[in-house]
Amino acid sequence: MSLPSQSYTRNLLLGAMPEDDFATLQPHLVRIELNRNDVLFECNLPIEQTYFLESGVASIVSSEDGEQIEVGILGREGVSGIPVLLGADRTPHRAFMQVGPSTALRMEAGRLRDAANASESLRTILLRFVQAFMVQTAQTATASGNYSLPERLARWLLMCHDRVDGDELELTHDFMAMMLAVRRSGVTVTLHTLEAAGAIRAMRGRVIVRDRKKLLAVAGDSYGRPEEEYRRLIGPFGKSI
Amino acid sequence: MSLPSQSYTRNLLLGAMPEDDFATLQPHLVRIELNRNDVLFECNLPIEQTYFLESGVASIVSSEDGEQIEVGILGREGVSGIPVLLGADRTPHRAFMQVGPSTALRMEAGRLRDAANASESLRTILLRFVQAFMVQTAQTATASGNYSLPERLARWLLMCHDRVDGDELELTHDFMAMMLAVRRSGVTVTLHTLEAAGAIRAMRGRVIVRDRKKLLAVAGDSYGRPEEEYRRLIGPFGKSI
DNA sequence: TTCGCTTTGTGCGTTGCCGCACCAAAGTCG
DNA sequence: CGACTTTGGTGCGGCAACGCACAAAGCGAA
Repeated sequence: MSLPSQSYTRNLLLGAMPEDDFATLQPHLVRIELNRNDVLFECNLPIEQTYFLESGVASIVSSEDGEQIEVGILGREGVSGIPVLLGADRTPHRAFMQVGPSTALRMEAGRLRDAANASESLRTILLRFVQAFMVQTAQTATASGNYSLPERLARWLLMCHDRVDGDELELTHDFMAMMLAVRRSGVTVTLHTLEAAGAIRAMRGRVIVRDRKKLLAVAGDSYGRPEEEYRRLIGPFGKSI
Repeated sequence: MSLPSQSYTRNLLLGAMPEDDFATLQPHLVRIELNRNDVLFECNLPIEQTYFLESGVASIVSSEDGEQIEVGILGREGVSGIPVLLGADRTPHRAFMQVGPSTALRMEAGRLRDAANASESLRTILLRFVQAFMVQTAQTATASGNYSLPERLARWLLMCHDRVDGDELELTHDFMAMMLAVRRSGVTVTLHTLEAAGAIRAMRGRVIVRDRKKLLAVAGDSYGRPEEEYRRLIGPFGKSI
């Protein structure tokens, strides 16, 4: 695999940091391929590696006696392994890839932590990402309490849409149900209404976003705040239309 | 007001940090009194001050068109103004005191940020607190999705109980309902069942914890993970029995 | 004491989602 | 090509919480 250069990486965080900082990280970055269900870090085990995603979407989940519920979603706007940046070597959550083949720049957790400690500017941008991610998690908390299935599903689809190229999301109803902690058949029914509204096209194992504006209308205020925070703190993100 | 010394402050974070770091902060700390509904920071406005609580409990809420829903709770185990530590000067949340008179050590946000940047050891402990708080927020997200009222209310009472002296919580049903984003009368009924079980004693504007073990039993796995994380990363916290 | 405000107690019809179960369709593999 | 697995479609009874409404009780002020 080629050595990644700042202008060529599609990771937004790497792209947004000062040249010097990227130069520090660059020798330690290895471009790798990730597949569906690949684990980025495991619940309560030492986080050895961090991943700057260049494509694809990861889910950070909290596992509740067998079941796992999503507390955050991560794509090329950030880096996995936030606990490492916060001085913890592990966390009671796990992270795994939710879609098929994608690429990422991998870096040893210890090296990233050291680099962040050594450079204030690097630290700043990484911690700003942490802030944006915290807002996302907080929004997930309020969404589960205040909005019902249609809003939450629309929100979730929008968050995935923001993080992929094109409009196709490879997702099964079952998976969405697990992430939202609802019943699978509830997802099926709600997807139908979204499809009837012309917002999406649902096919076996696949959801195609046809009208993002309509999805936004359904999601209402459940969507948008974390995305706004990211743009304010770091830079452009997500799909415009 | 007297100048606070490390051995005298009841803030756990200040107590847990290296002497040198406390010495750096100490000249900038002012001991103040906080009253119910005092605002620690306002939604989307610059965070000027940070507060190391010594008693009392604050709620960090996300306001959703008039309504506000709790995304986190803070007591003497931490410091308010996490976004400042993460390089943001504001955040789409607000924080206010949920109980009556309590004391805190106040510090200008900029000074705390500078001190954290200057000392790696100080930064480490502060960011570890951020990690623990993130886990709490994540837990709030999963709790709203996976547990019903009795569990969530028990969890919430336990979290307050951890942060006050004694067993009395000054809380109205209305307030709890708002924090949990449920109906007020739902809280009333659920408190009755907790009272019938002997877990609490409910009075006008007041809840007294009578049997913490029973509360723990009701809360089940919805309670405990963030508290465990705090103990692992920083030190003792909460009530033992 | 009386008034007025806050807080709590209680009931009732409605709703959103659950739990479960079963079948159909679409892919997979021998 | 046929058997199996995965995924999606649909229905039904049940329950937790909702929205709403109103009365009762606590408490301070006049």
